[in-house]
Amino acid sequence: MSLEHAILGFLNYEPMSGYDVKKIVDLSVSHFWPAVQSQIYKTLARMEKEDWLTVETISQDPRPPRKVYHLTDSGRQELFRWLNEPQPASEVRLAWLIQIFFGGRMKDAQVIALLEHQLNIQRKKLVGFTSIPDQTKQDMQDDDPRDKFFWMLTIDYGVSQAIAQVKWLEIAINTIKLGEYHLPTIQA
Amino acid sequence: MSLEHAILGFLNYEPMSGYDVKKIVDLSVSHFWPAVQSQIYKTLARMEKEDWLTVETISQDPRPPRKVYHLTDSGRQELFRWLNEPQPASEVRLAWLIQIFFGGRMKDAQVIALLEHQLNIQRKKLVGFTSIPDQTKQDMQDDDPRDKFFWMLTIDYGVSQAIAQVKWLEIAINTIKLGEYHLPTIQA
DNA sequence: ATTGACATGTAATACGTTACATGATTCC
DNA sequence: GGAATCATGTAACGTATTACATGTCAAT
Repeated sequence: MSLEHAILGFLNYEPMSGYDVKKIVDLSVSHFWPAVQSQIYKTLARMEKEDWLTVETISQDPRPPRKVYHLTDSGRQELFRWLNEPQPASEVRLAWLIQIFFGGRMKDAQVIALLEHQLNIQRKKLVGFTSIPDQTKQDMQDDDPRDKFFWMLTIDYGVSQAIAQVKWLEIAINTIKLGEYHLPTIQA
Repeated sequence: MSLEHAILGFLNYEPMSGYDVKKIVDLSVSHFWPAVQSQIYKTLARMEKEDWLTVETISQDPRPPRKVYHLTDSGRQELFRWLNEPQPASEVRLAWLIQIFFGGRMKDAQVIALLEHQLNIQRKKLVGFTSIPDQTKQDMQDDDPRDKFFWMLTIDYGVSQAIAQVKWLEIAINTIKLGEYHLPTIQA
């Protein structure tokens, strides 16, 4: 149910259309909570029924009318209720790690190819992360510095996880290449 | 669709019932691909229809009969086809990080409470990881050492991600406590 | 001339969770 | 006496994805 709450958070900044929500989600939280367009529109409709939002329809022929959503008191209350509620550990689903798990039934070269593919992905992700703040500086100059701090904190989280993953992948690849089928002592 | 492929992988070790699959999933891959019982039974039924599996029903009154699933040639082919197919980056969904993202609208103490909650979770997870290999040594003494190596590799992955997360959380908490609303230079 | 931004949505499908349902046996 | 293990499944619900559907305007 967290897309709902992310949307509440954004509408707490300012009223927006579904189109606007999609843009800000992509720019900010998509690296830890992606959402496709159809999902956002459906969720907004549901949230309106729950009376967390009201709609202001602005016609602008010949385009489809902008439906600008506003947070209601009840919506704002729900947002802060949720922000106070500690969340359980997030579940992850790592298909590529299932492949590695069954690496014993593959040739070394094949497992290494899979690991190197993930290594590329993570390295590209790191490049992507460092380019977000530049974009942001232009779009968000007039934003609350406290809001911006927490935004940057979430990016830093992504960076640190990606770095840890790159290191693990490099060690895994080298261990397999050396034919050392035991792991170095587990540590940071 | 990766639960299917995990199941193919386990049945490639040896034929098993749904009950057995649930046990081995919980013991081995659940930290990066959790699955509830009902999902496993449903998936096995679907896989049988796709002719990836055949069932051998062993009655054992008065208990429900054991339905032992065997991999077919087509199922084994699908397993190895999939193992050769590099996977895209795994999507993650981190509800707690959405909360942190909107930390600008909370009091420092509240954000810190949320971060400390995640810190506890990660520390407990680390303890859990180090206890898996002990269990395993008893259950899996007669297993292929190569299979075991890749199993341990996936545990090591979980450990390294958890350690990185603990470090990030500690830094985040301290940064906020100090009232320093800028981040230390991003690095490992 | 084509791409991208603007702006809305529906339909079909897949995947997953929670709760419900049954019932014997063994261990503490 | 109560919990855990063994062993199967169904039903209702929630969430998310992919593909489809429509159409203008501005910029390169």
